[in-house]
Amino acid sequence: MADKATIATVARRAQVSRQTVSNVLNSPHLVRQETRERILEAIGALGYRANQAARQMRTGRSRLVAVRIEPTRDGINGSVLDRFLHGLTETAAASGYRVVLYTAQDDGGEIGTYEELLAAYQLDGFVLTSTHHQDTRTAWLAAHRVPFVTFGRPWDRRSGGPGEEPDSHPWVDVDGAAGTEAATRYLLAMGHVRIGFIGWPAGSGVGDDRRAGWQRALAEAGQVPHYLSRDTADGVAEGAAAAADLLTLAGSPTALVCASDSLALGALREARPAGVAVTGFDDTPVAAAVGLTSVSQPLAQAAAECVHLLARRLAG
Amino acid sequence: MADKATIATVARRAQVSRQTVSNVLNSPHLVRQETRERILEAIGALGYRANQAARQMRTGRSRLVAVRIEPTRDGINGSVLDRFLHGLTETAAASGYRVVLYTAQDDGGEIGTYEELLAAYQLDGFVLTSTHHQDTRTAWLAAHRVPFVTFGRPWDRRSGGPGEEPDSHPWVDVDGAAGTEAATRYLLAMGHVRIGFIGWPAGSGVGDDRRAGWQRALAEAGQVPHYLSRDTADGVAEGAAAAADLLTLAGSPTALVCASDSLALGALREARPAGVAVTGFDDTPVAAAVGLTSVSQPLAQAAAECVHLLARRLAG
DNA sequence: TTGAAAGCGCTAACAA
DNA sequence: TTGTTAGCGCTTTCAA
Repeated sequence: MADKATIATVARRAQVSRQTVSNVLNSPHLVRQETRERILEAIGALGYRANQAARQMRTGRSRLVAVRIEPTRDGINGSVLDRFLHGLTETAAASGYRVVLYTAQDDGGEIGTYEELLAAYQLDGFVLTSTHHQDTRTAWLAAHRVPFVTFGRPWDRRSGGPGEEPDSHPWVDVDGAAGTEAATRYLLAMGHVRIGFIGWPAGSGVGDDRRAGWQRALAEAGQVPHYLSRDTADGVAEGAAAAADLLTLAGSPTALVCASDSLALGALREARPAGVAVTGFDDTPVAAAVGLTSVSQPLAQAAAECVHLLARRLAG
Repeated sequence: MADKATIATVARRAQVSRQTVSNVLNSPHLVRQETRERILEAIGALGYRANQAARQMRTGRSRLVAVRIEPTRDGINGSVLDRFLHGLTETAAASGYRVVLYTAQDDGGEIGTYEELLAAYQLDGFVLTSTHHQDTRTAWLAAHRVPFVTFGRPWDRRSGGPGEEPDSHPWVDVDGAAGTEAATRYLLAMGHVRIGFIGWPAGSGVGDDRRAGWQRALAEAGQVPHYLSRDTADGVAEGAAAAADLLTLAGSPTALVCASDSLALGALREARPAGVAVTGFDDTPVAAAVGLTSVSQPLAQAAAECVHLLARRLAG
């Protein structure tokens, strides 16, 4: 198999013009069946594959999408991104796209990378993770009409003034509130009466969402136990401290719902000896390893949905 | 800033030919300083960035390297790949390369992906992880003269017959034997006398390597305790079973060196109540979370070295 | 339904 | 030291 089959090679072998070969590839319905078959035979025999760079020069499309790989912070939640990336890569390939990685320190740096990636590589689109309030990335991408999807809902959606584009975009998210609500209900069903919550300070979209689920489940059970809730930064030590604090209360909780596996893992250290139940969030390997009950996110599915939304946007 | 600055736009503004602009970008020493400065000014003012696809058509180089993202198996070791990928992406960007992801089920499927990636995207090179004995991927890449580096040494190097290319290539690896040897020495220094090992069946390069370190340290201490070694598949449950088995021995070990954090985590379940020390391998977040002593790999450094080797190969 | 011409943006080879 | 010519492989436009 000669390594260098071009569209001209194929055309010569199939006794047609280069254009007809191109049509078989891009608009098969324009080509008479007999001709098409002859060309497809030639393509197969020569092991021909369209050169993406040449195609890109004409079409301006690279069939490349980019996603940021974050530094693993405490590492426990790192595997979440890992699983997401894997799903993304697999689904993208099935849709004819390839995934390019980039890193960035902050939103500003990330926007600089967009400029570079768009100008030099003509990236077709972006998948954004870790969306947050006042996310300048989405505004920039929208303003520059760059196709993108976020994994994470838009936390502060603006309606858009008159004649102004609303700052909206396709997104995929996991219902965190539903997760913590289910976890809380489960604990209630197990007979727990005082159920505490350890989460992040108000203002982080994801954290607020997860707290809301716990509140909802307890409100339905006729409780509003604000005094059983603690805010803290994410981390194992922080989770332990918050749990220790809650366990010293007079009416101390018999179960704890946590906003992350990191927090839960810390909480578990304090809670397990006291016979207090703990649930985490993300169902990370760490949780599985220590036998922690945790809310699982359908990451592969979320990734697939991201690709589908982006692909639709790119096709339309 | 007009979005569509090309080399011609820059040339016009700086009153030179397109070729001279190209020279400033690729061979600055050929251009008189005064001219160069004028051109650089124009580039800055116009926000010009070379179009990679056009460049690629002439040079045949994409400035893209590919790496496989593996499905997180039991997930514990998943974060290892994650950290490696992050390092790779960061160093590659610094060297002017971008990282493209792909997935594959097995060596055969991976080779198919090479063909696709090379033909369509003209990938410049590959970074291979998880090398093993009888690795068909390296042979294929070498035969097709595709630049690549492996993270993991070549486990069965052939010398190459007369007139035959030796199957050698640049590689980066972490000295696993040194890691387990250090762990074993540490345990000896702590006063442990009977130190067991839980690893993988002979034949996996990485596993054999790690066992060798344990043996080496004990041999120096005048012991050859083969009866304290166990082979098993990787996994938490497997580690627990192997540990339980070792602990029933007459002269049962007072410490266990494990080939992975998964094994160590399982072993810990059995060993901790018995007061037996355990060390793992990879220093994963799981290990840190449960307070497991573990051998840490300098992954970011290994990734950087992979990029440097590959970049050198691509430049040469 | 098929073919011919033109050109995307860049750089290698050569000429001035 | 700078400029000119040509062409990488493909698809869009238009003609046959």
